[in-house]
Amino acid sequence: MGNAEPLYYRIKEALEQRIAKGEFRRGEFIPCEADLVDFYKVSRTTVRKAIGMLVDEGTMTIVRGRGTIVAPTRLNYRVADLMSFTELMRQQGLRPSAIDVRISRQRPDKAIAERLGIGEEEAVYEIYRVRTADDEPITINCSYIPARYLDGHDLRSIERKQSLYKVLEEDCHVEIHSTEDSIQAISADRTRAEILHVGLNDPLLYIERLAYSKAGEVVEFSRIYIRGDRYKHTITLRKRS
Amino acid sequence: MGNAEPLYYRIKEALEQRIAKGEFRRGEFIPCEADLVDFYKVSRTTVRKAIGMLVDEGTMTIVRGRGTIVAPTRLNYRVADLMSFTELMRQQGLRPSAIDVRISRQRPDKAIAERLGIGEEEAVYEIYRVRTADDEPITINCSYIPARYLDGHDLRSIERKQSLYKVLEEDCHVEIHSTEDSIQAISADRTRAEILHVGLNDPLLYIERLAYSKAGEVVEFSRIYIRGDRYKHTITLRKRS
DNA sequence: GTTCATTTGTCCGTATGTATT
DNA sequence: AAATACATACGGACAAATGAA
Repeated sequence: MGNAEPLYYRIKEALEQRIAKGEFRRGEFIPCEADLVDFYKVSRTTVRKAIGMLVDEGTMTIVRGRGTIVAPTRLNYRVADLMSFTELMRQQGLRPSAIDVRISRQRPDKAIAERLGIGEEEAVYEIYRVRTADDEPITINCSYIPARYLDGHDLRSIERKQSLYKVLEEDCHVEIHSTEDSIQAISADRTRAEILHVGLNDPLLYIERLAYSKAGEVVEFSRIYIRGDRYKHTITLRKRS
Repeated sequence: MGNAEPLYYRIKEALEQRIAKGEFRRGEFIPCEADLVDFYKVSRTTVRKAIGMLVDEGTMTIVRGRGTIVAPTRLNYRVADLMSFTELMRQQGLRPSAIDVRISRQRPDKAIAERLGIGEEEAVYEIYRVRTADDEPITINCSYIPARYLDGHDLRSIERKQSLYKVLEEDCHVEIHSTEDSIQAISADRTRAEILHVGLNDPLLYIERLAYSKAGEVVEFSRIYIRGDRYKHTITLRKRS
């Protein structure tokens, strides 16, 4: 009977709640696996899967031979993973929006076709947006998406919904699974300085992003210019084990 | 006895080899789990663990109900995870080094004590380095590490070994498990412009980094200034599942 | 220095559920 | 509707690390 959430996931959430309620405190050991098995009446496999997720997310740390402890330091709140501009801004208490949205269907130039892994004859959509937070321009965003993902869908929802990834997922059934960002610092040229309300040659973050579907195909290539003075890009990296 | 590597890890490497040899091609399905169980004479648990690692690393993609495919696009080569400056430069075929290394033991100021999660009375080491690639200055790096991690160890090895994380791991037995980077674009002031051989007000990447031990304690806080024209910071993010 | 109890790591086999074709 | 393939879950066994007796 259809409890949608798997058991291990419910156990994981239960453990998170016990941390939130102060029953498990940072830096202290939680009950050993055997005790959790007894407590929740589940198998050790399930307990270990739940704990494994919490470890992956940086909430807990396992010390072999001793036990499992709640990580003493909370990582800077889950900016680790893929998060849209919209989500990021909201998390910081800002009101995200977009102005000057322009969408066109066109042939890609060679550089863009190559990044997307398609031929130059296959059409792409160019989605240009200036994005704002509390009505102040923050980023210039120019995305290229192979037309086959968007053809036949209502593109005006991009303006309404703001989050491109949300439109892709909900309307087009294409889920972005991972992204690859290449980050540089550059100087604002005249055009971009004007758009972003900064001075000529002021520093900008320049990001080239590739977004991949679950199946590993390149869904989006985008060039993003971000005001240096108003934005911090926070990223958590874990050592490969 | 004593094969140090666990079975699932050997299976994982075996699968990687079969990709490298062209037996499994990008975008194509690999044998189903049952067949791999037969082939390698191991349990399904073990096969799934091996595949799970490859999925986490972006090498493979699971499509439920259909099978497991080798990701069609190779992610930009494993810059996903935590990698030291030394490793990063070597990977790009450059010769990393460090000049002007200065190490001192001191009391932290309030900002630094707070980041490290220690009291202002607890001593820290300040490790200042200008790092080069092919003899060209690339970054200014100023790290703060609570003294208790380094006291009693030979700090000159930092100059020799170049990689601070390697010294921490091999000499001090402190392993860096994850880092949290906050990235901004800023303008070079006079001092930093001179050190990095760039013009005044040229764009720099500015990174504030916190490095955590396996136990979740802050081991290092560092401020890093990077030449914008010579460096791309590449990062892969995965969606939380 | 050794032994011992505790705790996590690895591995197996099996059964059943769910998504896709 | 049936076959295939991955997802979840159980329970048991032994290995390896740790800290304390």
